[in-house]
This record gives sequence, C-alpha cells and structure tokens, in this order.
Amino acid sequence: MRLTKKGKYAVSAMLDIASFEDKQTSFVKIQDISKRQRIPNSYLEQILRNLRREGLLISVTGPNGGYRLSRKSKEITIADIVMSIEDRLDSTECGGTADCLLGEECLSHSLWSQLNEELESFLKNKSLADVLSKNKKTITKSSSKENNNLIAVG
Amino acid sequence: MRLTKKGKYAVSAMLDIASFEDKQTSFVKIQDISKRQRIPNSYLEQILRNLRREGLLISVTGPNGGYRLSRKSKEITIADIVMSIEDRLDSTECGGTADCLLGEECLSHSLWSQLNEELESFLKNKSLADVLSKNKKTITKSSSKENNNLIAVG
DNA sequence: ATATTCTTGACTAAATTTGTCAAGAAATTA
DNA sequence: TAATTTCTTGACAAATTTAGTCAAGAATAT
Repeated sequence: MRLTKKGKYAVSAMLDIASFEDKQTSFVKIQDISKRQRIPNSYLEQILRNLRREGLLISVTGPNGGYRLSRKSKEITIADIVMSIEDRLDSTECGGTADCLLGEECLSHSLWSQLNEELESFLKNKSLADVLSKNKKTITKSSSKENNNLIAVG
Repeated sequence: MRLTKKGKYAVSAMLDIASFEDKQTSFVKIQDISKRQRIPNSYLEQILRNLRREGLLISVTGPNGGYRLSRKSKEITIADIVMSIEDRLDSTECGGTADCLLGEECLSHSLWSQLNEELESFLKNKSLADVLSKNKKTITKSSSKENNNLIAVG
C-alpha cells in the first residue's frame, strides 16, 4: 500500500477547488491552487490533468478559465480522487489473485486483502464535503460564525 | 502511508516462524524461511536483524540455531512487526504536528490523521495467531482435521 | 491580435526500495 | 582444537519510483 505526495496533493487541490463550490460561475486557476496549497505549479498541472481525465474536474481555457468540480462536493469521495492518482493502493503483492506464493495463497494474503477493504471503505465513506465541513467546524468554534469561507482560501 | 515489500516480507517471515511455535525446542533457520516464503536470503537477514533488535525475535547462532518468537504468537501484533520495519507508515506529511501548510493545519490534515488511526487500530488488533488461525480454518475446511501444520511449512 | 489559461508529452533528478556481499563472531560437535 | 553451521554487521549497488520541470501548443475572451 502506498499513498504518495501526489495523491495527497490531489486531495488538497480538490478540497481547495471544492471550497469555491458556491461561486458557481467562477473557475479556480492552477496558479492560485498552487500558491494556496504550496503545490509545485507544473506538478499540479500534471495532477489536475489526471483528475480531469477521470471525470472529476471540468476545465475551461482562456481568461477567467480554470477548474471546477464535475459533481457536487458531497458526491466526490476521497476514494474517487486517490484511486485516480495512485497506481499502487493495493496491499497485496499478487494484485488480489491469491497466487502470491508459487501459485498458492501466501500466509498473509487474507490479511492484506482485509486491509485493502478497510482502506477502501474508509476512503469511500468520506466526501470532499465531509472533510471540508469537519475543518470548518473546528475553525469556527474559536472564531466568527459569520465567515463561511475561512478555510485556506487566502 | 507506505507499506513496502520489506514490511510484508517481515510479516510473512514472522508468520512462518510462528507456525513452528509449538515445537518449543527448535529454532527456525533463515535459509528455510527464505525458501518457503520466497524471500531473498540476504534481504531476509537484514529484516530479521531488525525484528530481533526490536525484541520480537530471539536468535541462537551455530548448528541447530535460528530464530524463534520472543513472545507467544498471540501477543505479537502485525502492528508490532510493521512498525519495526517501516519508517513511513504515517500518512500525514507533517508527521502529526499539524503545521503542514505554512505552520498551520492543511486542509487534509485531519483526514490523514484519521486514516492513521484506522490503520493503526487495524494492525494492532491482529496478532500472528489470529492470522494463522484464520488461514488454518480455511485450509482445514476442505481437508483433514488431523493435520495441525498445513500452513506453508513444506 | 493579444493575453490568459489549460494541455500534452517527454524528460530529468532525487529519493527510496530492494537487494548483494564479504568478513566476522558465536555455538556445536567430533 | 578444528571444522561446520548459523547468525551479525556494515557498507555498497542496482533498480524502481516519485517528484518535479520544461517547452511548445491549443483554446478562449476581449
């Protein structure tokens, strides 16, 4: 199992974009995400490209262009994102085929399969909206209730 | 988060050794583990070395020497093993300090922290004995009940 | 036209993982 | 004591993966 910076950058970028969901009209620019989330610009290009191919983002070129979510933040899970980006989430060495050891199931196969399931269900049960709302709650608890957009958008 | 071959080899090796637990007197040899589990001999040396340093294994040199568990298989968890071997299980980039983004908590910090907890509790709740008994059940279901040592020991 | 912004593919550097190797030390047995 | 077996150690090297760059191009708005 392997969750890399790339995958985490992807999640951060998606959260950033999701935090502008209300402003339907506007698109979020790579450059801005890059600055806010401290993700190298050209690396981010590569990452957003992937997310778009997978249908999680919609993009528009030209002035005032950028990215927005293809679905509501409630309907995009962290699993959607991470599985678009990471090739090697699977914990088994055999890729699930259970022929790990000379064509037979190795001693730890079932263990890693279970781990896969746990991980997958964890990631599938968290939407972008879930993660954002959790953050918001934490922040507003100790600050003004009037500000709806405190979360790392500046 | 990162679970590598090395960590998985470690678990397989420990399961192998654990499967000889009953034979109190005998020690299991690197070479034998290497052959049975298809782990490169010299790499395995390095891994068992670590597990010994961490107090999970006891070793004896010389003829009839080898390794055995330092505690009962019931009392060694997969977490014990994996955390001995893997440096980078932590999913957060900040190492838990929550200063991921310019000294502040990043958008996804709580998400990865939670994932850490999930993973840790999963690994802590599984002992070597648990994993072995699960395998045994699966195997004996479709074969003789008399054989207590079916599990990849030959 | 010009400026803005995404798009693409190929490329590189750094880091990590996955091993290898050789010399040595400890224990057993003959 | 000598020979054999088996673990011990540290340094090294190859392969793979990750992380990131770059330049040329295409689309859109004004």
